[in-house]
Amino acid sequence: MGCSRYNGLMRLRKKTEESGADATGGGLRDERKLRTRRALMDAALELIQGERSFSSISLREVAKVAGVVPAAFYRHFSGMEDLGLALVDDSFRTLHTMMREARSAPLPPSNLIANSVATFLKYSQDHRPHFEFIAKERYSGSSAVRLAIRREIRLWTSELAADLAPFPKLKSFNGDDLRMMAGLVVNTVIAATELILDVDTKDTAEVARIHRNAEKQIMLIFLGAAAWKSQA
Amino acid sequence: MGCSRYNGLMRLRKKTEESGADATGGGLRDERKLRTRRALMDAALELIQGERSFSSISLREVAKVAGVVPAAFYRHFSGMEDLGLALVDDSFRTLHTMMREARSAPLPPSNLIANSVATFLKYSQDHRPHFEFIAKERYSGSSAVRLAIRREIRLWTSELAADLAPFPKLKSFNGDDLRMMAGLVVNTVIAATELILDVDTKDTAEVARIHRNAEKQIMLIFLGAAAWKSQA
DNA sequence: CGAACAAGTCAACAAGTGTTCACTGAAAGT
DNA sequence: ACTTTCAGTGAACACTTGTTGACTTGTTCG
Repeated sequence: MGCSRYNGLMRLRKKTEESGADATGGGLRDERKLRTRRALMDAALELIQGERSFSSISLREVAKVAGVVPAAFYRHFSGMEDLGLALVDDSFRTLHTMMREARSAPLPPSNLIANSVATFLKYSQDHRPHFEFIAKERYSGSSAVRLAIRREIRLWTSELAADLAPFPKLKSFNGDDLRMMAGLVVNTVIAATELILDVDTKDTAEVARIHRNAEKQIMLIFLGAAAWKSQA
Repeated sequence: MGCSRYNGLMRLRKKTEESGADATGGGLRDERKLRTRRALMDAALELIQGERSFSSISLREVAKVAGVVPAAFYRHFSGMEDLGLALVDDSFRTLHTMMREARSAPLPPSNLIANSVATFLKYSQDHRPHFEFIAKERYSGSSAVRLAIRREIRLWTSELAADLAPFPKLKSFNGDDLRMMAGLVVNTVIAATELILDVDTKDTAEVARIHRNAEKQIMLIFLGAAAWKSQA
C-alpha cells in the first residue's frame, strides 16, 4: 500500500529530472500541471502511431503511458473528446507555423511548386504524430473532433487561396474559384501525406515516388488554372 | 433458462419472416447461414452510421444488433478484422458495379464531366453505409483493412485511367501520367463524397454546393490535362 | 507560520470486453 | 429411419473500461 504510493511519486520525480534541472522558472505549480498535460497529449499521440486510432484508445491507456493514475486525467481534460480537441489545436498550430515560415522565406518562382511540395512533405514527416492524428480522425472521430479538423482545413485552404491570389496567371480567378483551386491543392497534398504515413520511413524510393506524383499533380492543377476563366 | 433459449429462436424466426416466405429455394441450411452472415455485416454497417467508427465497435455489439449470441459470430468470421475485410470486398463490389453500368451507357461528351460527377455522387448517397465505411477505415482501420482499401482504390484508379486513355485530348499522356491524372480525379471525387457524408441528407443546398465544387475541380483538371505534355 | 488550494494517489463500482466450452436441435446425408 | 453435421445457444473466464469519492502532500498565499 505504502509501497505503491511511493511508486507514483517516483514516476513524477523521474519526469522532472527528464525535463532537466534547469526548470527553475517561477510558478512551479502551474509548470508541473502543464507538463503532465503535455505528457497526456504526447501519450495519446504515441498510442496512435501504427495500428490504433484515437477513437479506439482508452483513457486508462493514455493515463498509464503518461505515467499517471486514471483519475488524474480528469484534472486536465473532461474526457477523451476534450483531449482530442486539444490535439487538433496542437496539430494545426504546427501547420500554421510552417506556413508562416514558408511565407517569410520567398522562393524563386521558377521551381516554386516543387520546392513547396518538398517543404511540406518534409515537414509532415518531421511532425508525423500530429499529421497521423489528423489523417486518422478527419473522418472517423467524434463529430466534435471531425468538425474542428474540417474547420481548420477550411481555414488553411483560405490562407492558401490568399497566397495564390497575387499570381499573375491567376488574375482571372474570382474568390470562389480561387478557394476551389486551393481546395484541390490542399486535398492533393493531404492525400500524399496520408500515403507517406503508411510507408516505412526507410523506404526512400517509395517516398520519392509519392513525392514526384504529388508534384506532377499540382503542376497539372496550375496548368489547368492558367487556362481557366471564371464566369462572373 | 428455457425461456431465454426460446428468445433466441424467436429472433431467428422473425428474421426469416422479414425476408419473406418465398425463400423456398434449395439449400435451406446454407441459405440461413448466408442470411446470418449478411445480418452481421449489416449490423456492423448500421453501428458505424454517425459517430462511431468500425475500429471502435465491439464484436458483442455487432452480434447483438444482428440478433445473435456473441459466440455465433465465430461461425462466420474469425474476428472483427475478418469482418472488416469482408466489408471492404462488399463495398467495392457495389462501386465496380456502378462503374460497369456507367461504361455501358455512353454519355454525350458535351457535358460528360458534369454527368459523371452527378452519377457518382448520387450513387454514393444511395449506398451511404458502404461509402461511410470506406471513408472511415481508409486511414484509421487495422493495417490489413487499410491495405485492402488502398489496393481497391488503386485498382479503381487504373480502371479510370483505362477509360480515359482513348480521349483525343489525352493523346500525349504516357501510362504513368495517365494514372497520375486518374489518381487526382479519384481523390477529388472521394473528397467530395466524404464531405457529403457529413452533411444532413435534407440539406440539398449544401449538397449542391459540394457538387458544383467537385465539378469545377474536375473540369480544372481536364483543362490542365489538355495542356500537359508527358516527357518520355 | 498556518491555512487553503489542487495535482496527484488508491480503491471500489458497475458494465462491458473477447474467447472458450459443452450443449441442442433442425437440416443433410446415408 | 439413423447418424452426422453444424449454426445456433447459454454460461463462465479473466480482463479492461469510465467514473467517483475520500485521501495525501507539496506549493502558494495571507
